[in-house]
Amino acid sequence: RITYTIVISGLCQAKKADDAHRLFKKMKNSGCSPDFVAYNTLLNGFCKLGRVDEAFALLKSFEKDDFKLGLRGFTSLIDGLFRAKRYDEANAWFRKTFEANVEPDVILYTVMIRGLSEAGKFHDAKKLMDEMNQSGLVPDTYCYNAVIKGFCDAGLLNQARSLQLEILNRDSFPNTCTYTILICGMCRNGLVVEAQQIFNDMEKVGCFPSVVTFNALIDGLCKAGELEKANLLFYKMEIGKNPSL
RNA sequence: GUGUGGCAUUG
Repeated sequence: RITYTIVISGLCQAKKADDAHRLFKKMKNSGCSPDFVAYNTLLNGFCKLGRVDEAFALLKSFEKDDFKLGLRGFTSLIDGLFRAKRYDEANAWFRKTFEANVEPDVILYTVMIRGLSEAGKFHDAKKLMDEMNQSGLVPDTYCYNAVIKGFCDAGLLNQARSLQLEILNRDSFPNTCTYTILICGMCRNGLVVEAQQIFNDMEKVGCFPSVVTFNALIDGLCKAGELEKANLLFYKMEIGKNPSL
């Protein structure tokens, strides 16, 4: 049974939810009854593609087999609803989480914060962050990144930066994504110089730019008309790929 | 003792 679940999980990660579903059926037909891990895995496979209606249909059938939605399942569904831009339903399901006596954790809060920020409901996102802190949960880097991105998208760059510094006080570390988010935010708000500075700073802290980071800054430089600098960066990127040089 | 949930760029 575990072997089935592992393969189902792999198919889901490869975004092959339909194949995963087929294998799931095969698993049942072969006399293996899925457990809650298998159920969660398949639900998440559909949710992360934004195919929430299919996920709900599955959930209904699972519940006939006595499956009870737990924290991870709620998280998947809510994440899926946000991906499908069904914001009201996402909020409703967040409330349902409490009604089911399931305590949200940092991951669920992060999903909510990211979703609300993307919907432009930045104030609601901030409220949730406070709520999370009050309930004693300690935000991790993923969570900070979601909030920082929210600040950036709202054009509140100073607050984004001060939050970046706050991470360190909390015994977490900004990672490559954190810096990419900031670089992108600076560029989009016309602060390309700042973006370059952040780019230079990150290496000093032992955080190395990824392809995504390079792309973000190169794109920003191009859009700001700094083509020479963009070219130089492109060149650096190529060198980085060939340590033998 | 193994399997399930959340981050970044352009397109």
